[in-house]
Amino acid sequence: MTSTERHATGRPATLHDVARLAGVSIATASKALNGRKHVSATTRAEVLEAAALLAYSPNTLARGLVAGRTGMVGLLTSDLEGRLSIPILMGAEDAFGADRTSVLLCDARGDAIREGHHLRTLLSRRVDGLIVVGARPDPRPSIGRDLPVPVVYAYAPSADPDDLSLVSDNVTAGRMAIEHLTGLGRRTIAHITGDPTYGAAQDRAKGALAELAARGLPLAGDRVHFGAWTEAWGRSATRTLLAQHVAIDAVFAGSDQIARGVIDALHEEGLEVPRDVAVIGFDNWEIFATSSRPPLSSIDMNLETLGRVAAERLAAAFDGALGSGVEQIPCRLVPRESTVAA
Amino acid sequence: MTSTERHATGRPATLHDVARLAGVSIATASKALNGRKHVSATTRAEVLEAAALLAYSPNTLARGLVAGRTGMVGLLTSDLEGRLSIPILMGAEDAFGADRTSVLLCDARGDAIREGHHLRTLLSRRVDGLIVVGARPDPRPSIGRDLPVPVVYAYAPSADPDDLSLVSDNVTAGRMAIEHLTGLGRRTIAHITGDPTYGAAQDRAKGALAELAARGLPLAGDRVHFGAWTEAWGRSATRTLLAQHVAIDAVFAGSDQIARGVIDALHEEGLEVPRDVAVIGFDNWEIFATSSRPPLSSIDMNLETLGRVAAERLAAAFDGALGSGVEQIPCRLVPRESTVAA
DNA sequence: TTACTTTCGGAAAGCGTTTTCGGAATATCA
DNA sequence: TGATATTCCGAAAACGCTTTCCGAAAGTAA
Repeated sequence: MTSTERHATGRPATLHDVARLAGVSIATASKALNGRKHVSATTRAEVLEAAALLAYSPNTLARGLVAGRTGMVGLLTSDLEGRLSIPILMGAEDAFGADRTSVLLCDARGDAIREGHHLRTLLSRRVDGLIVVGARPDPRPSIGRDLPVPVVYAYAPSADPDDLSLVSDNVTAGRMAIEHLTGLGRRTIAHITGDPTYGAAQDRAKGALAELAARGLPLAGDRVHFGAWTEAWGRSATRTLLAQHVAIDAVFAGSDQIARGVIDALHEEGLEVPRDVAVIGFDNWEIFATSSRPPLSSIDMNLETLGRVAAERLAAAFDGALGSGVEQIPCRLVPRESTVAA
Repeated sequence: MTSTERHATGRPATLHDVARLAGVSIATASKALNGRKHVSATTRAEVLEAAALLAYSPNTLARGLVAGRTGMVGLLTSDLEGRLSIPILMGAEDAFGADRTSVLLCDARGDAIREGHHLRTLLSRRVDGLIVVGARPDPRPSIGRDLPVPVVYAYAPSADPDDLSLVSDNVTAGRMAIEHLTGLGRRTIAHITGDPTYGAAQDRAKGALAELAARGLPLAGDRVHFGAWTEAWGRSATRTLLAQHVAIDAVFAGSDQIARGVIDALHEEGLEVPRDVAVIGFDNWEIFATSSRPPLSSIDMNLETLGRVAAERLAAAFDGALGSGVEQIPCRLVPRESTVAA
C-alpha cells in the first residue's frame, strides 16, 4: 500500500477566481451564475465559461451564512438498523429535492443523553429543521419547546400535543386488513399480534374489530391474541388456536415476523396457505415478506410518504407556521400469495 | 390542529451578542469561549456567564468557513435498507466523535446519475471527506480521481487500485467458519452459498476450502453449492444433498437467509440442529439470526469497525496522505445454538 | 443638442466566526 | 524610579458568498 497524496491539494476555486478570470467583479460573477438581472448576455456567458473552466462549485456554507439558511435538515433517530430512518430519509430527500437540501443523520441509539448531544450539534450547525424518528410507535418525550427551528416527529409521536407528529394510521390499516380478507370470502378471522403495550398494536386491533363488527363477523378465537413481535409468538399462538379447535380461515398478524410464525405453525399442522388459511402480515419488510413461503401479503406503512410529508411540513414551516397535533398517514396493502393464490 | 408559530422566532445569539453583554470585544469573547490564552480568569468567567445567559451556541458554519474545515463527512451509499450504511455510520460517528463530526447521508439508490448529483452536492457543502458504501461487496466504479477531499470506499471496493478501500476479510471468515465447526468435532461439512458472481461468495468458499484442506478434510457434497442468496436456495440445495445420501454433520451457509432455508429443509427431513447437523450462517443479521429456530450462529462482518476504520483513515488523510489499495477488516464469529447446543 | 430612462457593472456592507498583531496596562527587575 | 518583561484586550483582516446601492454608459424622446 503506497502512501501518496491522493486527493487534489489545491483549494477549490472561489467566486473571486472566477471573477478574475472572467475579468469582472465578484458581484457581477455572482449575479451571472445565479441568473440575476443586471448582467448582459455576453458577460454572463463569459462568467459561465470561466466557472466551467475552473470547475467552480459554490461554497454552500458561505452561501448559507449570508442567506441565513443552510439547506440542511437533521434526522434524529433511534432506529438502530435504519429500517425506519432510511425510507423516511429517502422520502424527505425526494420532497426537498436532493440538490437543495441535505440530511444530517444522527443516531441516538435510544440514549437520551446522546440525543441531547446530537440535538445541540445539529442546532449549532444551524439546520433549517429537524425530523425526529422514534424507535417504537408510541409517544416519546418532546425534544423541547421553543427550539430555534421547526421540528416534526415521525413514526413515534411527541408526548407534547403542541408538537407536530406524523404517524401511520394504524386503525385504518387494521380495517384494511379485514376488508381485504373478507373481500376474499374469509369469514373466521383471527388476530395475532404483538406487545399490547404498543399503541400501534391496540390501534390495529381496534380497526380490525371495528371492521369485523361492521360486517357482522365475529373475531375467531374470541379475543385478540396479544404477545410479542416474534415468530415464536406467532407459532405458539397459532398452535393454541388450533388446539382449541377454533375454526379459522384467515389470520391477521400484527407483524411480518409474527405472520411467518403463523404460517410455520399452520404448515406443521398440515394446513395450506392460502387455500385453507389466508395470512396477512404487517410492516411489509421486504426481506421477510418476499422470502416467506408463500410470499406474504402485508401492510406497508408508507414510510417514504411519512418522510415526504415531514419534509413538506418543515418546508411550509420555514416560511410560515407549523401545525401541531398528530397527523395520520395512510397505510397501503400489498397483496401477495399468502392471501391471493398465484 | 392549530396553526401557531411553533418555533422560537428570534435569531440565535451570536458571539457579538455575548461580547456586548459581557462588555468585551468579540475577539476576547471568542478566546474566552475557546479556552485560548491571553484572557484573564475573571473576564473569562464573565464571558462564560454571558454565553450561558444567552444560550449561546456557536455557528459551526461560520467557524468552518474560517477554519477551512466543516466537520462534516459525506456517506454516499446505495444501500436501500440501511442494513449496511447505518452500522457503518455509527462506527464512523464513534471514531470521529459525534460532537466534532457529523455525517451527511445520501442514498444514490443504485443510480449513477443520482450518485453524481449527490457527490456534487456534498462537495459544494465542502465535506471534509467521503465514505462510499456499495450495495454489493464487489468492485465498483471509482467516483473519481483527484477529488478535492479524501475518499474511502467501504464494503464495496473501488475498481481503481489507487483508491483506498476497506472490505471484510471474507477468506479468513471462511476459514473461521470451518475452524469453528471442526472444533466442535464436525468432520463432514457442506458449503451452501449464494450467487457465484459475488466475489465475497468466492472468497468465503476459498477460505473454507483452504481450511478444510489444511485439516485433511473433504468438502461434503464434493463441491461448493453456489446458488442464490435466498432461503429457497438454502432449502433446495439441502434437499438435493440429502437426496444424494451425502452424509453431513455440518453446513456452512453463505448467508443467514440461506442458513434458515438449510435449517428448514433439515427439519423437514427429521434432522435436528445442531445435534445431527450444525449450521452456521453469515452476516449476523440480528433479526434473522435470533428469530431462527434454533438461533443462528453466524459470522459478523463488523460493519461498525469498518465505519470506524474508514473514519480513522479519513482523519489521517486530513493532515497527511491517504493510502491506497484494499484493506481487509477481520470478521467475527458469533456462536449461537445452531452450532453449540444450549 | 438637452433631458430623461434604462441597462450594466462594481464598491462595499454584511453573514458569524477565528486569529494575528499592536497597544495599553500592569508587574518585575536593577 | 526608570527600563523592561508580562499579561490582557481589541481593531481589523480574513473565510466565500449575496445583495443593496450608486454611478457610468448607452439608449430614447423632444
